Amino acid sequence: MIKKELETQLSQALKELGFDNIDLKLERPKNPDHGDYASNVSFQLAKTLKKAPPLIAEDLKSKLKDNKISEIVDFNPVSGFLNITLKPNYLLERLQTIETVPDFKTSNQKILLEYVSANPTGPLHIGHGRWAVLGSAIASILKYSQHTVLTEFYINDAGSQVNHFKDSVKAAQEGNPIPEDGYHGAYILDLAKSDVDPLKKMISLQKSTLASIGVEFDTWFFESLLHNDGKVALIIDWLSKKELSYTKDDALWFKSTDYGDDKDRVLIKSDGQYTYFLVDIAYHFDKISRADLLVNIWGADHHGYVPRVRAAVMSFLDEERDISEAFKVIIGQLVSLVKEGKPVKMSKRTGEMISLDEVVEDIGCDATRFFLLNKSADTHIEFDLDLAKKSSQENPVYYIQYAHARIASLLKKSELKVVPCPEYLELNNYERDLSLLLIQLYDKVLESAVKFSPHILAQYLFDVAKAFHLFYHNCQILNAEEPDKSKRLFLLSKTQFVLKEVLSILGITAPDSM
RNA sequence: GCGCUUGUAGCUCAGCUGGAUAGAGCAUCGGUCUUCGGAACCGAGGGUCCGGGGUUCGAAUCCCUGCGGGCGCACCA
Repeated sequence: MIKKELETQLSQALKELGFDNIDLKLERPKNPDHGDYASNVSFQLAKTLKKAPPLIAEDLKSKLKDNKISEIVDFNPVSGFLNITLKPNYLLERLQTIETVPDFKTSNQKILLEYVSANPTGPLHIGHGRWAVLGSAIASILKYSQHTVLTEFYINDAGSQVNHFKDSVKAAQEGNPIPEDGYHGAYILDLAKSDVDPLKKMISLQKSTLASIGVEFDTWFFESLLHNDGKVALIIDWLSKKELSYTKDDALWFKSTDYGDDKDRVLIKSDGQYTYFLVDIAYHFDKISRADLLVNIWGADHHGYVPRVRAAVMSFLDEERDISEAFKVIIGQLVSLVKEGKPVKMSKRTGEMISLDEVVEDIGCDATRFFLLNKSADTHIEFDLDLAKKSSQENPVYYIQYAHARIASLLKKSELKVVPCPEYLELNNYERDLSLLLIQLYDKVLESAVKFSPHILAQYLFDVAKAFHLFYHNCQILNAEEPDKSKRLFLLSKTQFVLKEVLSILGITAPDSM
């Protein structure tokens, strides 16, 4: 990871100059004229040295001239910032080893990522698609950065919704009207025609929808298991032994206020029925026994539910364990649908919706994934199917894939089996810009892993593709003279590697031709 | 009413734990077209970063406050 390496080297160099205890953070300046990286040490030192930052920066530059770090970078102070420019030999050196994945591992913590977990009472829609794609990409990023991740889909196959669903199918089979509180979508009629168990059928349909968009889970966890294994009964027992529950108004309550919730929550209703929450506690109890960190991806419509589940998880933990290191909820903003310029209210109950299958069929897996991964989870997406279909050709994913295909074609034409490392160490602006982006690969992976944000990688892909197209447009490759030719073929192969690697992390294909 | 979240170009969105002149794509207008893949490249116009305070060397970013979206406030799941 290039940034960390530079930070280490620079702070070591500063230490040798007697500047200890500096919180050194490099950043990428917006203006490329300011260099590849910038440091604000001079501002930090200004107070103690009682000197103006620009003077400090100049001073540092001359003092660092003889330091080892000057073998790989040049310093260029501008208005107080100590700007850093990487030397071409260092850029090429880093590129040569880019295919070696660095050591990301910081702990042996086991992560259990739960996402989608849609009710098995109807087909998945585009909203589920967002969580599915997001979750699978996050899992992939975490795995790539050497975390131990288990992905899980929780199937609510035991609640009252499932009964309504079954009743609806049954009613349709018997030719009766579908109950008021049942499900009214057309898919109910399809299920009624089949003699397969509708619940099983629905689950397998969801599975295949997810597979069509490149989403798979390590485990499918059935809620009914918690009931049948007596795990719900166990949790009731456990809570009461820990004095975390009490009876009031004929109901059993959980003292969630002890752990920061607004109010206590009901576990068993006065009619003796379990609440969804109780079963969910049992589920999380089970999960925490299998992992160190639980990560859930939920839509913004469930955010109000977070404090009580967090309270439950907190009650499981030893005093000294920090809840934020054991339980995390990624809240994603909802996807709203627009059709013919008008908002569409989606409801599984009424059956009014656009299915994920429909979207994937129209737009394709790669384009759908990229569309959903391109944006940070906390932006509200407005999805216009007509527009998406129309503009799918202009989806940036094709721009990226095109770059990959172009490279594949060029490398094929070059008829070189192994592209050699160049000894020629000058880089023009196009080559340099591209190289600088490429060596940031693992910084970007790390950043997206830490923030659970695949969109950082999607954005990065676009930047790489853009730098490549620019490079391609301005530099002859196959027709170039040596040693430019070798150097550029080398750049080409490294670009291809980066594109392929990141596309694959995001679950998008990297075609050799298109 | 209370809570969470969001407000950046005409539209869709980036902008990292504060940094230097706020960026992309699309759309619009204009150019490159005997090219190693034109699904490409170049240029132009377009901004009160929702308003107002505060913190400081420095704020789109942090704090407070007002306004506007979205969502949530069950002995539903």
